[in-house]
Amino acid sequence: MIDIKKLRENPEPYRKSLKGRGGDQDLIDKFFALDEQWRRNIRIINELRSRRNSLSIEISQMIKRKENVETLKEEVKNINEELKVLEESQGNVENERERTVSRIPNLLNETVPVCFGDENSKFVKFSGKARVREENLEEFMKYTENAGKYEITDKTYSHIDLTDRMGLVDLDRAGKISGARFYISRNQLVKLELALINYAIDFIGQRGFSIVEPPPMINGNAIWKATDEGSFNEAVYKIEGEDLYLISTSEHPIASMLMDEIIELKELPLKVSGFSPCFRKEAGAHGKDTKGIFRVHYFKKVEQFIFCKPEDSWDYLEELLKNTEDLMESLGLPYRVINVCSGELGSLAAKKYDIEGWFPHQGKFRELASISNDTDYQARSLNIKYRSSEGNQFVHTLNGTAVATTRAMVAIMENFSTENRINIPETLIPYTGFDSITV
RNA sequence: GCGAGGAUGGCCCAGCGGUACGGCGGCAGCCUGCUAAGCUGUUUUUCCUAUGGAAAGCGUGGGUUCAAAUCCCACUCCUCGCGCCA
Repeated sequence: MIDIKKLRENPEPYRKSLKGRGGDQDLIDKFFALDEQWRRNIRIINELRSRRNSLSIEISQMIKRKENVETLKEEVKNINEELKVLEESQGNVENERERTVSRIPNLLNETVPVCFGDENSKFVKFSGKARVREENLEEFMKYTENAGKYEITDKTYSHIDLTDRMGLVDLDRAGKISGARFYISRNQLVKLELALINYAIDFIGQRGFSIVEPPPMINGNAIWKATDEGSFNEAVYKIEGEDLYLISTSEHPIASMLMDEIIELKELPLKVSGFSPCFRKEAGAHGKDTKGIFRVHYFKKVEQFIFCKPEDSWDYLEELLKNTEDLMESLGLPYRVINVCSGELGSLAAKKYDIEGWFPHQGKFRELASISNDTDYQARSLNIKYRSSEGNQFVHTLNGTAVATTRAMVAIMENFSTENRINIPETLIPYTGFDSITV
C-alpha cells in the first residue's frame, strides 16, 4: 500500500506512476473524493465522542454526589444514536477508501523504462555462451542487443522428448489423477530436483541468508497483505471451506511472518532464504506451454528475501540480482538480464529485474528468475516497521528467485543434452550423485 | 476431538464497570572526570483552527450500560493436560 499522507501532500508522482503502468487514472481522484468525505466525518464524530466523554465523567461525579443524572443520560443516548449512524457511514467510506488506495500501485523507480510489453523491457546484460539454431539466431541477437555469445548448433532436444524417452516424467497418469499441468516426476529427475534445491540453499546460505521453510498454506489476511489483486487472481488456490490459501511463492509467507512487528535497527538487514512448494493456477496462461513441465501448477522454489532500511534497498536489489546471476553462471546456464518495463511490473514492485535463460530448443529466452524491490509498499500493507531515532518507520522488502526447480530443470535439459543423454552441470554432481541421465 | 487456563503499549506485568498501574528496553535532556550509576521527560495510530487540542486503542466481531480492558455471546490464536496420529 502507498503512503496516503504523501499522496495527499503531492499526488503528481502517483499519477505519473499509475499512468506509466497503464492503471486506472480515476483512482487518484476517487481517493481524494472519499478522503475528503472521511475527514469531514471523522471531525464530526470526534467532536461528538468528546462531548459524550465529558458528559460521562460529569455523570460519574454527580452520582457520587447523589444528584439526579437522568437528563444527562438522555443527552448521551441521543449522541450515541447520532454516532451510530455516522459511524456506520464512516465505516463504509473507510472501506471504499481502503479499496481504492490498495489499487494504487507503488511509485516507479526512475530507472524503470516507461513502456508496455515485455519486448520493450530494457536489456541489461547477457552472460554465458548459448547454443543457437540457425533459424533462431536473429531472435537471439535481437534480444541480446548483439552482445550474446553463441555457437551454432543443429541439434537441440525438447525436454518433453527427453523426459519421455528416459522415463523421467509421467504426464498421462498425472493427468488421470490430477489434471493438466501436473506431472509425476520419476527416478533421476526427482534426484535432480532435490539436488537443485540443496545446491541453491547452500549457495544462498553461504551469502548470509538464514534458511526458512514456511507453511505451504497461509490465511487470507496474510496473503492479501503480502500480494496484490492481479497476482492473487492469476495464481492463488483457495482451500474450500477454510480461510487458507496455497502459497504461490514463499515470498508471501516470509513477508507476512513479520506482519505487525517492529524490528530492532541492529537486526537489519534481515536476509532470509525460503524453500517451499509453489502452487499456481496459471489462470492467465491458457494454451501457453501446455506440454511438459515448463509451466505447471506445482513446483518448488528457493527464494531470497530481504527486510532492510529504506536507504539500503537499492543496493540490496543489485545484491539479490548478483546472487541469482552467480548461481545461474555456476550452473553454466546462458541468460540475459532485463529491467522490466513499467507496463509489465506488478503493482508492488518499484523495480524488477528478470533473468531469462536461453532455451535452445524453444529458441527463446524464458523467465528463470525475477528479482524485485517493493520498497515500503509491501511493508506498509503488512505493517512491518523498524525502530529508528526518528521514530518507527516501515522497512523496505525485496524478493528474488534463487532457483525455481521445473524451469531450471528444463533449462538444464535443453542446454546440456545430447540425443540420449542429459549432462548434469559439474557443480551439481556432488548433489545428484550422478553426472548424467541416459536412456 | 475433549477439558482447563490465557491473550493488555517494543517486551514483562497490574487492573476485572468510572475512562490503562508499575517495571524493563529504546530515545531526548540534566548531572558527573566518563559512553557507568542517578534524575527528569518521552515512547501506538488518527484528526484538527497545530509550541496546542481531541479521538481511537487492552486478541477479533457483536451485545448490555450514561460509561466496558473489566459484564454477556460468538470466533481466532497460544499454553498445559487427555485422546488420536506420520
